[in-house]
Amino acid sequence: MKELTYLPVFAGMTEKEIADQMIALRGQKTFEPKGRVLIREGEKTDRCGVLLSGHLQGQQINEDGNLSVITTLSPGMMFGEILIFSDRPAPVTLTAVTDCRVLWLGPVDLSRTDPKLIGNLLNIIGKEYWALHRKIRYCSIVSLRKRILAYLRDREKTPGEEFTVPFDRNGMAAYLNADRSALSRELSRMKNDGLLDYRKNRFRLKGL
Amino acid sequence: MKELTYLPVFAGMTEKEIADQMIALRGQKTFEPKGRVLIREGEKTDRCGVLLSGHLQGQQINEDGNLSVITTLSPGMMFGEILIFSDRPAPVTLTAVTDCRVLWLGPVDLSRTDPKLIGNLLNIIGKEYWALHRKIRYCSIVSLRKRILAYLRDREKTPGEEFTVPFDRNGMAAYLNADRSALSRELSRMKNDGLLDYRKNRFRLKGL
DNA sequence: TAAAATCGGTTGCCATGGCAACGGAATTTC
DNA sequence: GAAATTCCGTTGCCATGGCAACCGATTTTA
Repeated sequence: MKELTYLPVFAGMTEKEIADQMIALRGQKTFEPKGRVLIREGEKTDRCGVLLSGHLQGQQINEDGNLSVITTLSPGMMFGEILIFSDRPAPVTLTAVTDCRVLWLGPVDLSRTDPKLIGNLLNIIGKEYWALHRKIRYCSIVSLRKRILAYLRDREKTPGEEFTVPFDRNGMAAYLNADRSALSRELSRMKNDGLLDYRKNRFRLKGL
Repeated sequence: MKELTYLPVFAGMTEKEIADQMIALRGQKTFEPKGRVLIREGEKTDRCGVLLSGHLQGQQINEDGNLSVITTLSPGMMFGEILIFSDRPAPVTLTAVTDCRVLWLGPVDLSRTDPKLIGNLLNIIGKEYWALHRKIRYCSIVSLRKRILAYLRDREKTPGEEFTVPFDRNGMAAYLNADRSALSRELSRMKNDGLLDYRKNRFRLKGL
């Protein structure tokens, strides 16, 4: 129960308040093995979830059959929290890329929900909204090199320091809407041009 | 005041309830001339708005200097409703493409806001979220022709019938992340191949 | 520990589509 | 109603990057 205190959904709430909401929202922890699909694109759901441990990925498959990775979720993050308030089906398929533990919440009755929790939800929704816009911004950059740079610059916490990306090459390519080999090629060119260094998913941007 | 009754934000609310909320949320109608920027990318705001008449467009400019159109807003639609609950700055610049009338709302105090209105807001947010995902799906289609088709198919209400797109060519190209001339070229090719017919922003998809 | 599968880099080929430039039609402005 | 501006189609050029195919390294499975 203690671990819930640190979740963004419950931010600013006392243990008692959390416990109450856990009952009101029918909180339920589950184990989800690697590869399991938590939400399938096109399906409706009245529950949302909080990722307690492990990693999830939100994916779309377009008519080309191409996979596009929309988001990666790490512990503490939520999913489905927007869906449950609208009658729309899920826009992405959510898959466990590792074994996960998940806290499910819902259905939600707004008038019986703590305003603090609603505020937290709205905050989280705002974050996710931002993440989508960021992805769209990357999409709209035609030059692959610039696209990669825009993405890496956003990931870089402090200039010049090493950082990681939450993807393997395949995932990174899918997220940036690029071909994996093209991404590899461009990355080595960039390394060659002295723009950056990397090994696996660790990167460091160099100089101006 | 009557016109407010039909706004999605106030759906399911009585005139009395609406009037109350107009006060609580400091509702205020303004006129915004064509070209005016209502929200600028990167700025924070504590107000959101409802478009009463006219047209708005949400745009991003990426480091290439390329313009990308994220959304078009038509009367009844909202903007900024996600921002006001998070501390994040606006991800897009919102511009009036025609003269507009706008109803501004906010700042919003959640605990003093009608749950019905909150429900409506969440519903609207869900819609917008979907619109973003749709745009992302288009982005992820590499072939321009398929991208155009995916978009047009989504716009088509009933198969075989004529429909419009809410853009001029420039806007459509920006929305689909394509070059205007490339879009024109591909459209005429498609017309030539018997896939569709169009004149200006009126389209009709043909055959299978 | 062997076999299988995944992962990442490399390379050649070449179609796609960005870019620039032009021109005519339509719309707006004064 | 003339001038200016916007809008849209067309075309040539050619760099970018998708695609396929291959290989070695690393990781997973049995």
